[in-house]
Amino acid sequence: MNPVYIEDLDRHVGSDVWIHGWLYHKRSSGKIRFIVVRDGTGLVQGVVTPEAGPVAFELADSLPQEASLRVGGTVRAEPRAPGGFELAVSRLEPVHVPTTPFPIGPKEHGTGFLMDHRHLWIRSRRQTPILRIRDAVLWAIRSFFHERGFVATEAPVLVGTSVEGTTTLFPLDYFGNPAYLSQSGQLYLEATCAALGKVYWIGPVFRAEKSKTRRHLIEFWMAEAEQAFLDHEGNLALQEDLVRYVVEAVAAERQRELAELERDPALLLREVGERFARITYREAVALVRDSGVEMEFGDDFGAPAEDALSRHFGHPVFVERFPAAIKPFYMKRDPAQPDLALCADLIAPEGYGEIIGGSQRVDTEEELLAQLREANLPPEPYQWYADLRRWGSVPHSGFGLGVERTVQWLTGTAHIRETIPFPRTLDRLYP
RNA sequence: UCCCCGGUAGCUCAGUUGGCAGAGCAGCCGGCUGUUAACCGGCGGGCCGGAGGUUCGAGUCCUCCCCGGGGAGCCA
Repeated sequence: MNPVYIEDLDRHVGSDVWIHGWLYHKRSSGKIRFIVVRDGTGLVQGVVTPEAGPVAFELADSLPQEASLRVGGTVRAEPRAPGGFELAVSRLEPVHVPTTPFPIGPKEHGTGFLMDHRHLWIRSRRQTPILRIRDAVLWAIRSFFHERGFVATEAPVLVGTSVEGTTTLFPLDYFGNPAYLSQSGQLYLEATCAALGKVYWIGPVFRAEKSKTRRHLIEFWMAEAEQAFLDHEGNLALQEDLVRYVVEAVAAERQRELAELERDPALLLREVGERFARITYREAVALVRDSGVEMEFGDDFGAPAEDALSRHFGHPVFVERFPAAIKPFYMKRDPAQPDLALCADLIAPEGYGEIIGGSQRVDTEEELLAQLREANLPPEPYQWYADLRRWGSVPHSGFGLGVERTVQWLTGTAHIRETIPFPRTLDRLYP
């Protein structure tokens, strides 16, 4: 008999079904025993009474946490059961019975302990909905771009040059030559967008920054897009459409998971319900200073400044036109004010920080070479990148969205390490 | 790299002016027919992160080191 998944139990009320899963938790009360089973799609309470037979009744008491099992019985609606449905168990078959106690109990644990057991922690009732929402975010990004005719393409992960700067690269040995793990696929997407028109990719990127905060990972996933003949204004519109699409998809498809995380989908929908705010860097600095956080024009936003911006608006806000001096070499200058870059960061609401960085790209070889010089970067490794400005250069723009930051916002998770199955952080490479 | 906090039972923690090493949970045994981190009774469980020092006596005070957590800078 094929098993039924717990998320589909509402369609099987009154039926006799099998569930294949793991024993999450159990409670015993003399002649009635409750087993909580998880199967990856959710949790369900099984009720075991002596009517299930002596073997099943005994197993309901003796099986330890995280025993794998097949359990059969009748589905019924039951208001006393968590989730509203329960299984009246008539059959219980162990698959594997652990002989040592599962390290992660139903009580509290410290972060260090949980991180040491991340491979087991992901089975817990707060972790599974976060990872399922992550899945929905990634799917929504893909379907958004697919619907708009973007071509999914790839950027290399092993690269010979830096995108963002040289201090934050992971060096490695490439058959005797220096190579690095990519910090961003952007430069390569600029090349493929000249071939395919509009492109995107979702992949891992690596920053060797000694960041030790709740919103940084050493290895994280970026969703990057690049479109030919797209200007700065069009770029912002595209980003706004993407973010709204993702939020609406998650709110619609992951209601149960959001509820398990006590995250209100109505709040998320309200946050993206109206047009995102747009302010210039200059306005943002003034706003930050008004809120009491010290900052000079020409500084990048620190965490307190970003928080102040984030909480000032009830929805995402674009901060446009940063001083070019604090932005990377590949951004096009604002023709009206050449000391500013045609760029924008998108700040998520509620203090979840920057989730997108994007810009119109420099599109003449002369400007590119000049800006490489200003950034003290050698032109040789960027020859191929300069070539894109030599043959059929077009105005083009793109952006990168931080997948984990987005998941963190949508799930309301305090620390970014819980938004990816195996986070890589400053002092942690295990498991 | 800098600042702050912590390391005591498998886990989460308490430990008084320096004076016999404690609790809850987990585990094991027993009880209970509607539990929701069930509850009730019982049992076992310790290199107090490491090294040195002060002291009659150190989990407790001092020095150094190791490890973890939180935050800053930088960024998505």
